[in-house]
Amino acid sequence: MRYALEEMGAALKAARERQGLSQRELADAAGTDQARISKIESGDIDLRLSSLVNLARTLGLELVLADRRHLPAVEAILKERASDADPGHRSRVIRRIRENLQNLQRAHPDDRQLKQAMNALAVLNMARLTEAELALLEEASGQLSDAKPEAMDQLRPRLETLIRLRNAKAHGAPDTPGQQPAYTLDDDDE
Amino acid sequence: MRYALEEMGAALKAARERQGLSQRELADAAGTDQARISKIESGDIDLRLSSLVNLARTLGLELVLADRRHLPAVEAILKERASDADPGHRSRVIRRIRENLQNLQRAHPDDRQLKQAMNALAVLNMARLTEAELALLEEASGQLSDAKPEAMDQLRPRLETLIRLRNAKAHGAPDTPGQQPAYTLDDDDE
DNA sequence: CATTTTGATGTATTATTATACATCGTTTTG
DNA sequence: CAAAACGATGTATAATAATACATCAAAATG
Repeated sequence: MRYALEEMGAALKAARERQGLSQRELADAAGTDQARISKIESGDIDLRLSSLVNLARTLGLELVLADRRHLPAVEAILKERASDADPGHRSRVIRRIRENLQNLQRAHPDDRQLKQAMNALAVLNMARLTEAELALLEEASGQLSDAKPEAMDQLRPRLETLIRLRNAKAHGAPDTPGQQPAYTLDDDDE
Repeated sequence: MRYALEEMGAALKAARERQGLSQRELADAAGTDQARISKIESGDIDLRLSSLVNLARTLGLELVLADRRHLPAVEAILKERASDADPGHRSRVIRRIRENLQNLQRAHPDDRQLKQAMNALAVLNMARLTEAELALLEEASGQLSDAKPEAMDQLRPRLETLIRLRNAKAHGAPDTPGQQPAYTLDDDDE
């Protein structure tokens, strides 16, 4: 089990150094002594959960229990620190597009392509979107947002984008069947 | 520090129950005994990091140290995906159904409901499915699998299941009888 | 160069987990 | 209803973290 201890120790050490703290400073803040921090960081000590949580929190960290299947996603977020993968973001983009489309529909209630685009949007709303796909949607949204209902013909390429994306996702790739997390933390121990 | 222990215990308990394991089974798998699992789950024990990691891993979980600033994003992902079915499993189920439907289509190339069901499947293939929804699909699959193309009428309820599930997911509400769906895929895709 | 800071290592005592069993009351199941 | 499974609780002993100090070599600082 030594491996896990060393990993955790290294992570704590990295966090401490990122904040420019010395072992002594951290020890004082966490209510322990420098010797202990040193041993923990090198994996010499198999500390207790309460100690770990306490130490992590003084470093502004939290312990999260994540399903191994979702680990790549979690790590992606932590690395990128930008919330491009933020699900809330996607919702907002889609909601904004929907409002634009509804607006257009009031001026063109019988436009067939507009109806198609609405359908496409409903489907995309429940799909898994990659960042690239979301970016595509955002671009479309930007050009729809300041659209005048009279300029409908200039907007058609945007509507086509929505429909094409929907079709691509629905029929195209069968959704990455063997998408297993390549993550293997363990060259197992003991 | 009691709070952190209870939280962790509750999380471990939830994970164990999600997998349908008893305390004894988990104990055996993790190399300890049932009494200990009970104490850990209730937060009675301030276990050591190595024990925690070992236990978590036998449950398919990993311990992640996350910056508190990114915690909301991380938790959003984990929560959003908590109910997701295993992607590999899902794509197997869907593939099997697709094969069944294609088989039926050879005997009934012009059946409209069959076409609708194919469309529904395509949409479901890119949707996030919960375990419960996947179970529904599996049941449908079972009844389709040994279907004779001649007994088409007996299969219609299964096709309806697919279509209803697609509609339910597309606009959140279970479809009410006689109501016109907000959109229909079949009229706009080539 | 002398001083301070930093991180690693060691020691002794105390508190608590780890381990292995033993019950025991409550569901679940046959 | 009877048996089995389940989860909670308790009790020993051995192992080890928690705590508090004490050095000490190397790097950083003046």
